[in-house]
Amino acid sequence: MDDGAARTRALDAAEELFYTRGIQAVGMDELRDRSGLSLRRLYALFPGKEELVVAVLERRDERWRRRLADHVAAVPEPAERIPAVFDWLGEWFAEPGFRGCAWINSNGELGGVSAAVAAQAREHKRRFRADLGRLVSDAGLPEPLTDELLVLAEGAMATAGITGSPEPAAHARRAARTLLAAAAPA
Amino acid sequence: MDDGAARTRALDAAEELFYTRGIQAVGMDELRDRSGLSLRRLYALFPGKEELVVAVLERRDERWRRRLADHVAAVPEPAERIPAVFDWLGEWFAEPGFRGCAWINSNGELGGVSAAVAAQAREHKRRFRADLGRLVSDAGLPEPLTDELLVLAEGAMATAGITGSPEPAAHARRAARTLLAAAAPA
DNA sequence: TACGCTAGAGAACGATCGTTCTCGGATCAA
DNA sequence: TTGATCCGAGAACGATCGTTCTCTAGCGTA
Repeated sequence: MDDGAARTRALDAAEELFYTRGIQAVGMDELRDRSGLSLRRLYALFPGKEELVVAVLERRDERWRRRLADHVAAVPEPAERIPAVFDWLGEWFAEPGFRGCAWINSNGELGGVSAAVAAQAREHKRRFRADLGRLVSDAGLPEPLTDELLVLAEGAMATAGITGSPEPAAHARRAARTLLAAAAPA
Repeated sequence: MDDGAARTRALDAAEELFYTRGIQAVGMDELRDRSGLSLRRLYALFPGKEELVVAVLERRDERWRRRLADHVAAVPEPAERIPAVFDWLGEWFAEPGFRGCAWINSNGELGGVSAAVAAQAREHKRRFRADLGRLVSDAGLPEPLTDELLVLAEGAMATAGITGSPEPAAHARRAARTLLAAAAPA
């Protein structure tokens, strides 16, 4: 198996286990068993567990934002893409195994002791905010709306992550519609 | 020292260390050093670390919601108490050592492996939602507004916890004002 | 066939975890 | 004073952590 495939298997195993149970609750031995890679191989691919965590978050960021971008891109009307963000969140929340936002969780667990994890969380949220900003600007809406929508989306993720219910997405969506209507009255 | 005082010292030490660095990053030895209590005493007061964690969250819940309640109670006009919630959040975010919402963080770290911690997080958010609901109802506003405000507040906490900036409170407050205006137009 | 290199399996390392045990000094009643 | 009880100090326990090392089987090349 070449390094690319091995790396994918390592990241797949780590992402699922870290997300489900938390990072510190998963040992390198379990990562070895789940990935089918030897510890020697794992440490050849990643210098240490922290680098593996960062790589997992980095790859997840690309996938997560691409999934969102694909979903909203299917909506033709630019202004309707913003409620579509919250529809997508609701679908995600309802998936089996959903346990909140991986960056909120990772930052909560390790943000106080790992500068690399904290930086990864900040970077992901910065990118997500930029994605939202593009939607706002494409819809011809005022730029300050971006931060209000960001807070709604983050609140939906945080609340759904704790309650386990997908409803916060609908609440955030309803609030977003009100904000949109106030920003660009019909 | 009687059990009440010892318990307070244990909870004080645990709350500060857990909040600053995360729960699993703090060992019982460090809790002993910081609290000045012997391990024997700590284990006499709490059967295990998990019960100590739950007790910390429970006491923090009372203090946190009381601080919020005291702040908003000082605002005479009921409708103005809702923006005051976000003012208070902003003050909290700006405090030195702020590192996000303790329940979001704890749930992110241990929600997947500790049912007791996950339950404590759900309970805290349920109580916070009830507090918001009272403010909404006292202001004569429609009840569904409660969940929208909850999402805004949670989003402000999650975002501030990651970015380290107090600004999300202002963004949430601005959005809340728009929602209030839409719910009860002047 | 002999050799050098790679990498898997998994033992081993030192550190640290949560928890319990041992020891000895302090306290207090009789 | 004696004896019983309490409890702090901290060693010790078994488990597990992240990481490294040893051993060996398999491989391609001469």
